[in-house]
Amino acid sequence: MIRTRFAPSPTGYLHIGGVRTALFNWLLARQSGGQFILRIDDTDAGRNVAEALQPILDGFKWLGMDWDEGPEVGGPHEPYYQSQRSELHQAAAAKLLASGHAYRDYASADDLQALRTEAEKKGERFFYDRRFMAEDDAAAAKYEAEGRVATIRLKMPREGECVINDLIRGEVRVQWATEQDHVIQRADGSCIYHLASAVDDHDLQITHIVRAEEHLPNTARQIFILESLGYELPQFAHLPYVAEPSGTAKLSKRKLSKYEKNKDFANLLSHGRSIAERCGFETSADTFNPVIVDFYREIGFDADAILNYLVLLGWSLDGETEKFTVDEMIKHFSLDRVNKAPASFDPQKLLSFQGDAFAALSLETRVDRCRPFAVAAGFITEEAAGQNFAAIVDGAGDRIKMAGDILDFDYFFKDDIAYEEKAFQKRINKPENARELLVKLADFLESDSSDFDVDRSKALVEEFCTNESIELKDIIHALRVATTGTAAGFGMFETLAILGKDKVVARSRDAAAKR
RNA sequence: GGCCCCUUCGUCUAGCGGUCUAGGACACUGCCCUUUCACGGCGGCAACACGGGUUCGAGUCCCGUAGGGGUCACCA
Repeated sequence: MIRTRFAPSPTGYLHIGGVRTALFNWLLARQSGGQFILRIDDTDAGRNVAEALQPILDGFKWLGMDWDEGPEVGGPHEPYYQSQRSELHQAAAAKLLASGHAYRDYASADDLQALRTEAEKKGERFFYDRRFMAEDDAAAAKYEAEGRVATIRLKMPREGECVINDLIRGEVRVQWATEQDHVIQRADGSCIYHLASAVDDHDLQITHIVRAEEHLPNTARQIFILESLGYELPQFAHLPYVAEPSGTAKLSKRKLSKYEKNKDFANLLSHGRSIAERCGFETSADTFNPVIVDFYREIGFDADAILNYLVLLGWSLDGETEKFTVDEMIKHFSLDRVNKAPASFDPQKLLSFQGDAFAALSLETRVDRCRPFAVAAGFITEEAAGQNFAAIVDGAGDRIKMAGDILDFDYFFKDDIAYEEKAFQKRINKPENARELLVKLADFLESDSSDFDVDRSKALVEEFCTNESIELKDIIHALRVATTGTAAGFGMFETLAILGKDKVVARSRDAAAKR
């Protein structure tokens, strides 16, 4: 039985790269009927763990990645908060100490700092020389009499090599002698991540540790811990990290200002911001940006589109197939087709996937997705969203790439429309007879008493053109600007029918009167 | 700097010694469709980092070089 885990620390947000790592873990578990565990690595976290965890859990729920054990659902290996497992970690540290794989060390922070400075001065790299190691109780007592407090350090082998069998990278060899005697237990008795993580992974019976490659350099150390404790080794798979847009460095939440210089990233962000602002959502938070998964949820992305895009960041089925449902991902995913090189995050491709995913949804679903945005923007009320609203979503078709794009069609909902300056100049001001035609058309439409639907509005405008000896294009552009305020939109007659004759007539006259 | 990892179009990738004058997708772009925009259709531009081997034959295997990146805490 495959058991995988994702172990976030409660930071208050879900990073897009983290989602990719979690996705691969989740896929691996789901495809084999295995289990996916969420463990919270809050060893060093501050007080508001619950608060900082919630956005992460919400993110998982939204994305549809369910966990078999962890927060909220519990499980047979409780607790799933690392901070609550400290007894286990301390017992492991004691065991390592007893077996001689670790030692008590009495170097103070100042001592260490001095040693580092010294090494630096000589142009050497710092390598702890066990100077304050207590070989036995007598030595320990002596140090303690001086008021020193012990940390516990790993006693790493000084010869030989560690061979990591990585499912993605193959054999990775590391000389033991290059490994430091890492601290595993602090002077205050609490344990360090490497120890805690290794112990917890074993205790939770994790079979496959799938994580980002920044953990690769730590792996030898963890293998040493696991082996010294007599534990069986899990399988390791180190994923390439997700790189920044048009770059090769690791994608980081801290380098936003740099990414904003990337045109595509900046466009996505400002597009999202404009949707959120019109809905009255908070956009100043530093979590409102395309590196954080919340951003996408807030502006109406599809969870499946994000998953589809992310699964292709470092993995492929065959180089041809790109669109996967979640079930297909589960069926086809495999670690041996994961790439070794980092994949850079491409906002444009994500957007393209999202557009396709949204277009594939039924009209009913698209209406349901768009409605909350129109409500939040004050365009409609929950109750009033009837036929007309569905017709707008339908008419807009694939012009809506994400649910929040419904806000682009604000002219259907507002009483006063704003004219785009350029469009107004070109289609109403510049043509000599545009105003005259608009007024005439308004009169003509008004004189007709039949139902004003798509077909009827088309027939009427065409008849008008015949009467005036003009072509459709001679009036339609002016009519569009007059009725919508913009030069671009969907089918003119669908637009007119949704607006209704009264508004079309009134807006035509308004536009003609405006200077 | 030490250790480790990586290297095919701008980007995501296919390629597991001959079928590669290197395929697909996004982006860009030309034409067509068209009441605008979007969609769609048909084209186009564009890559094996470099140098040595091995081999009849190398994008594919080996070794170097260069470049990029990760990591080096009593953080996770």
